[in-house]
Amino acid sequence: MPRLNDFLTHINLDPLICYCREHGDEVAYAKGERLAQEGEICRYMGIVLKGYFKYTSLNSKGEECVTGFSFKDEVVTDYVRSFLFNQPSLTSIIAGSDAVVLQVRIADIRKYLLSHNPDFLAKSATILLHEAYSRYLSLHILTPAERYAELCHRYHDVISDIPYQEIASYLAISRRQFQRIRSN
Amino acid sequence: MPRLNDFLTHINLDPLICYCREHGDEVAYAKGERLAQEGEICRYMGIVLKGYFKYTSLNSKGEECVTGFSFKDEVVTDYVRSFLFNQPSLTSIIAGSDAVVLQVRIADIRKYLLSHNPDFLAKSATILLHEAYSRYLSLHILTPAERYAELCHRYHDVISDIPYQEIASYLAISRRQFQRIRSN
DNA sequence: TTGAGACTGGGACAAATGTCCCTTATTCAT
DNA sequence: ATGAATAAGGGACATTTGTCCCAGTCTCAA
Repeated sequence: MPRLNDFLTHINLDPLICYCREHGDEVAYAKGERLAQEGEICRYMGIVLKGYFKYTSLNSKGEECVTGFSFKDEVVTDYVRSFLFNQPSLTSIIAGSDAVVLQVRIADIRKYLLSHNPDFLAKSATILLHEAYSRYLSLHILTPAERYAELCHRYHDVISDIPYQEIASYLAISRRQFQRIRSN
Repeated sequence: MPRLNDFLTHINLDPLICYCREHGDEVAYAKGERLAQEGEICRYMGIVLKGYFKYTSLNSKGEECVTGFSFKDEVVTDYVRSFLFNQPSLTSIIAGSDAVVLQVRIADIRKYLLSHNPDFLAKSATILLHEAYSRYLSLHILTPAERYAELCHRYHDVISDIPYQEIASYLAISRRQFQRIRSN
């Protein structure tokens, strides 16, 4: 009978990365171009080769709030809604800089995974659940300053490439307030 | 374009519920008693038969912030960290009122599921990921007033049983500010 | 070189929010 | 009945945060 540790150790995102390496096309995105549009199903998944992407969602004032990033060597796509559920994306995915992505069509990679690695979709969700849950908690119980420290720690090597205004939006505070936090 | 409320999915956790119905013990919790303690692995899972539970996590001031609830007929446990990953809980689970739970040991139900329904853990994670992701987004892009409206809409039948101060904590605002929002 | 556009720091003020109170109502055990 | 504990409403004030600016820097294309 499988033990829990076995269940965990078999989960990682390598199958996505391998598939993209083998079948992906290098696609260039100019800063500001979109890989996904909020309200539409995202059709592509990729590995970031250069630059970075930001995930944004509209709030009730019509502003695009930054809710996440994908940096070099990370997967970029609307994983939850488009990839797993084949439903319209809740976020836009926008190139934060000129960027290059090794990308494949979601329809193709899904077909491939369903026939070669049918457990993958559900298992990948387990990892991402852990991640999403942590992010929800940190948004709930940490102050913006604490979350900024966390972000710097996690992404110390790329954080300097992101404009402060995008980090402020990610922290859910104004640019002005973020400036005050940094000057302490 | 889809609205956020559409993504508050109903979670189909039937296998858990069936197992608890068949093997569970009715356990009474006095208001304030804990089903899980932050920092320790939660050992029980149950169905709420009476009353409700609140999920809390400590912030850096040492205050217990409410991050979620389980109401009648819902599953109550530390699902992500303790049940799926067998790791210490990030939240305490506290009876918000005198409560009764039909509960089983996590070790038992997991053993049962792994042998009778091995896909269940990963599949349930897919659904919960959808939920956790929506919660993260709503915390990011909705105002406290909007999230209160969402909460009322989703839990209109039980919302009146929760003290306002707990709802305020769930919305991540002060009791005073919540009172101001309500008086509009 | 020059001007447009993007990004930043920070002043001044307004608005939102938190803190500290006090009062009232309710429940519950003694 | 009575006092303690719990929860709620809301006034007064301090603090935090947002908004609206403007000026300075940098990049880049004409």
